[in-house]
Parts: sequence; structure tokens; C-alpha cells
Amino acid sequence: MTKSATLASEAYGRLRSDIIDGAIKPGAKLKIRTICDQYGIGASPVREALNRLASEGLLDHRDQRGFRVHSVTLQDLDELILARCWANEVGLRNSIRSGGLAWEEGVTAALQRLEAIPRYLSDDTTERNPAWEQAHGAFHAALVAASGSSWINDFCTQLYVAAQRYRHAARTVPRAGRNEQDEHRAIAQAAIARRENEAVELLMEHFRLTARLVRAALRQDGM
Amino acid sequence: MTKSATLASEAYGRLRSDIIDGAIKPGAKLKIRTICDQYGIGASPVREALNRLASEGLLDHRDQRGFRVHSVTLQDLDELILARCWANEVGLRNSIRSGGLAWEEGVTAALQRLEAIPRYLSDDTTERNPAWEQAHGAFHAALVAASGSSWINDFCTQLYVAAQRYRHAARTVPRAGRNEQDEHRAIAQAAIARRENEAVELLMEHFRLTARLVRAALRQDGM
DNA sequence: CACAATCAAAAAATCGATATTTAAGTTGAC
DNA sequence: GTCAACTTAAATATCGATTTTTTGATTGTG
Repeated sequence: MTKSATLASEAYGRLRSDIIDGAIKPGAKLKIRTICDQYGIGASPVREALNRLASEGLLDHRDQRGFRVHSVTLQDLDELILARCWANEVGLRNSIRSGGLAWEEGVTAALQRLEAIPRYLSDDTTERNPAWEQAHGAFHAALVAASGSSWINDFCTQLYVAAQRYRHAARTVPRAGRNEQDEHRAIAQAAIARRENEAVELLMEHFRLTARLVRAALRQDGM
Repeated sequence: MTKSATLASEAYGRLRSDIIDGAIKPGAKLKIRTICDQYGIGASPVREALNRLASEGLLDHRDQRGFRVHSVTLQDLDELILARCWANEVGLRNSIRSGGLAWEEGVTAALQRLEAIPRYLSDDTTERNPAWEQAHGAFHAALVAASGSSWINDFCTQLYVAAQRYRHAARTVPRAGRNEQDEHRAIAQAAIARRENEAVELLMEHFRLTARLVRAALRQDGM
């Protein structure tokens, strides 16, 4: 399934998933020895994986004191959303201005794939569908793909990952009659039609709505 | 001087400096064994350092094929400047709007420190002064310190480091009657006086001017 | 009772050796 | 002469053991 060329990369992938999914809880300490035992991998590869994750902001690292999962707080959420809105606004505006046919096709294709996949595995919204999450990330990446700067694109995906962690950290996010599919379609249509301000506004609202729901859920969980 | 708690962090710091300074050339391959011999450090810490640097975009890494310094190209420079302008624009605008006394003091202090340090060690602009470079980075960080999002701040410093590498890669950057000190002071004054648009415009021009000089120098060096 | 100093267990960091993989150079067939 | 298959040297990746540091508990002291 996940066939990485090196054990370090495999450990990186698995840890990353576990952190994003919330299987490893925010604030939790990652003891190297424990991970080695669980994954059946030596310390060196695990260590490399942890170092990479720390550079990406998923983990905190202090010399001689090990690694722990970056904690989730309401303030961090605000800071995250701020950065996310900024990066995606820049990325989307530039893509709309200078994106060519390839960009349009990318957005359309990503949207179709997203709509073809069920959001949850079962009906009761408890079991997330990894395939959907994958397609969702690809959709948001496609929107800003023609930003003109790979730095911006990388930032967007990095922020997307961080945000995903928050969504999953909030145990019970109320769906509140929300229809994400409609939002996605509206954003994509406005973008491809080159209605810049409308597209940006829709996308920002998309982020802010998610943020509001997550914030409420976090408060309820006493955080 | 550079007293790191762990060998991995020390290797990270030294490699980072060498890469930014251009002592290790863009595109060069980093053989782990060689680094171990040079630094007198084992493979594990070196490996960790390399992994961190790769996550930050200073190195390229492919499984089983080692690490090499991310190459410098004219296109990459363009992409870098674009991202840098956007990130710093939003950082500065937010700081000017919501920055308090602490922010003002930070900018003022950083400027004073910068002006007190000579740009070059000798008169002929060949030998850069590390202390100045340090203060220069601190100044630019201070400008955006009150952006309201640590993500944005981190991105700005990351982009600053990447840009520094380009400045150093261009062997002979003509000074062309430029007075950086004046530029810095003008930017700081406009920012603190809350003249938002003026400050942003000055900062952007500051970046673009550097970019033009570097681009010209790179072309001359046949790149 | 608070506080410092000491000690022991746990965890992080590091090293040296080994196993795998890639890259390069050589040979041989067509 | 070209290209493929083989061989060898170099480099990456990994493991297991050792060293160093931190943490938490315990003990003794003011």
C-alpha cells in the first residue's frame, strides 16, 4: 500500500497521517523508543521523520527534550486561518489572472473527482473517508496551482495540512445544514469564469465557516 | 560561539551558514561521509540536519539518492521574489494596523543596531560582515513582527533566508550608488508613522531593486 | 514545612558497523 | 560502433549498543 523507498520516508508518512488524523493527540509526547517498537523500525529513521515533521510545524522540538505534537489552541487557530486566507487569496487571484487552460482543467477535474466520492464511509458522519480527504486537498491545491510561485503553493498545502489537524481535533463538528459540495462548486465556477472578487470571497468564507465550526466544537470540548 | 545543545543542531547551523554563504555551491551534492569527516560528527546527527534543511527548501532530497543544494535559477528567483513581496506586504500591513508599542520599539531598536554596524569588513565590499547580515535579518523580521500570525512570520524568515542565498550566489553585485541604509530608515519611518501604503511601496521596491541587481549579476556570471 | 542537593530511572542523542541501493566502468555480443 | 548485461566501487540507509542529559523521587537540612 504505502510503499516508501526508505524506512525514514515510511515512518514520516505514517506519523504524519496519525498526527493529522488525531490518532496521536495534540500535545502528546512522542517517545522515540515507543515508536520504534510500534513500527518495528530503528531509531535513526524515526528520528529523521520526526525532524522533518518538526520543520513543517506539525511537531515541536527542543534539544534533549524530544518531540511532541504541536498543541491546538484557539489562538493558534486564529493565526492559522489568517495565514491561510492570505496565502490562498494571493494564490487564487494570481491563478485567475494568469492561469491557462491547464489550470482550468485541473480545477474542473479535481472538482469532479471530489463530487464523485462520498464524504463519509458510513451515514452517520463518524467515519471519515480518506479518499475524500485526499480529493479535497487536491481540489484546494488545484485552485491555486497557477499562482506563479511554488513557494506560495507549498505554503498553501502546508497550511491545509495544519488546518486538517484542527478539523480532526474537534471531535464533533456539527454539520449544521452545511453543504460543502455546493460551496466547492460555486468557488470553482466563479474561479473558472474569472470572477476574481467573487471567487476569493467565496473561498475566504469557506475557510471562515469551517473555522467557526471548529472553534465552537473546540470550546465545547473544553479547550 | 555557536554553542548548540546537540551535535545535530550544531551540524544544522553550520551547514545552513555554509549553504547561505555560498561556501557550498548551489547544485552541489552533499556526501554524508565527507561532511562527517569535515565536521568530526557521526552520520546520524548529520543526517538529521540534512533532513531539516531539506524541509526548509534549502536542499533537495530524493530517497536513496542523497541530498544536494537547491539550485539557483532565474525563474526560481522570480518565484521567490513574488512570494517574498506578498508575504511581507501582508505582514507589514497587519503590523502597521495592529502593532503596538512593543512593535514600534522593536523596529526602532533593530534599525539602530543595523545602522551601527558596518556593511563590510574591509572597504572593498568583498568581505561581508556576518554581524550586519544578522542585524539585517532581524530588522526585516521586526517589521512584520506584529503580523498577527506566526505562520506568516515564519514564512517571511524562510523567504529571507532563501533570498540571502541568491544575494551571495551572485558573485559581484554592483552597488550602483545604492544606499541601503537610507532605504531601511525610510521604510522604518513610514511604518512607524503608520503611512501604510508608502511603507509597503518602499519595502516592495527595496526587494525588487535587490532582485534586479542579483538578476543582472547572475546573468553576467552566465547563469 | 519549604527548599536544596543527591541519586536512580528514563529518554534523547550519538557512534561504529553492516546491509542495501545506486552509479560508473567494463566487457562482450550483435 | 552501439547497446545491453555484468561487475565493482561508492554512497545511502539502517541497526544495535553506548554515552549523555533530563526528569522525578528521595533524602537531608535550615
